[in-house]
Amino acid sequence: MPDRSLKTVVEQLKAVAHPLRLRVLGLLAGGELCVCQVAEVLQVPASSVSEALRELRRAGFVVERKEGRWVHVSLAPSQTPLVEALTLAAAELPEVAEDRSRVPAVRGLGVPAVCQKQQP
Amino acid sequence: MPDRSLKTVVEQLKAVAHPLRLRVLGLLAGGELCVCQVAEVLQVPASSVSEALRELRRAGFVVERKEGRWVHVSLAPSQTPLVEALTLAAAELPEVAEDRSRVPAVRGLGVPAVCQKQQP
DNA sequence: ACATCGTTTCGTATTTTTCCGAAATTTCAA
DNA sequence: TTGAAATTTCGGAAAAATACGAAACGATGT
Repeated sequence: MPDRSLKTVVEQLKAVAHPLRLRVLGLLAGGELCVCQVAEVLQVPASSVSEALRELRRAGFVVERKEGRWVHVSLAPSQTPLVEALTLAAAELPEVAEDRSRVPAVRGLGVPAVCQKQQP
Repeated sequence: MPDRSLKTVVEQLKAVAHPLRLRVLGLLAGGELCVCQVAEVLQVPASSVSEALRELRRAGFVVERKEGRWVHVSLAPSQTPLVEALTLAAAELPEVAEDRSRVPAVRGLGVPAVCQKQQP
């Protein structure tokens, strides 16, 4: 049973009341991605993405799946209506559509290729 | 046309990612109240309520209606789906149900009586 | 074992938020 | 016009959030 107390809901809202974290959430609505892919698509330092994901995970929006040295993140399944609404709103942001348009290219390259071009 | 850009949505989420502001929002889902009634029901200093309402107004959640020296606040009509979902989630908080149970008594007294017992 | 790559944690300077009493403001009423 | 009541604004100290490079960590391949 998901917690819906004031404290919990405020934590969820705080997690998402942040430009980068909201963009990450919207991006993941398009499907699972590896952390390095998120950093590449968003053009943001990996440590910032990692911290954003930590908060989203704490609040229960996303889950991770480790595979070797990669960490794949995706939306946590079956959420409360509020979380669903937040995720949907994030996915519909114009800025996220913009971000999302860069995903196919990044996916096409494959994870290793993407991550190796991180630091030029 | 309501703005749905990243910046705006983040402002809306920040406005509501706060215990007192979320409680106020949920309380107003039960109908219009005067500022002094909100302060009385929530047992919180009037200046805190005023500041909470300022943020909620900035973000477009509530509107005010001045009547003499009283200010009545209520939910802004016809919102974006996200705002609707946030308001609904606030209204369904257990803590807000608790708050709401104190409304009839306060309403019964009438605005002047309520506000005059603010500072004993 | 070593170097490397993806990721997380840490350090931390900077900014933002929070909270509430005091003071200011506005409105009504005597 | 004076006083009182409802609300807002102000002050400012304390707590929290932000951002990102540097360092640490863990897994892989040679």
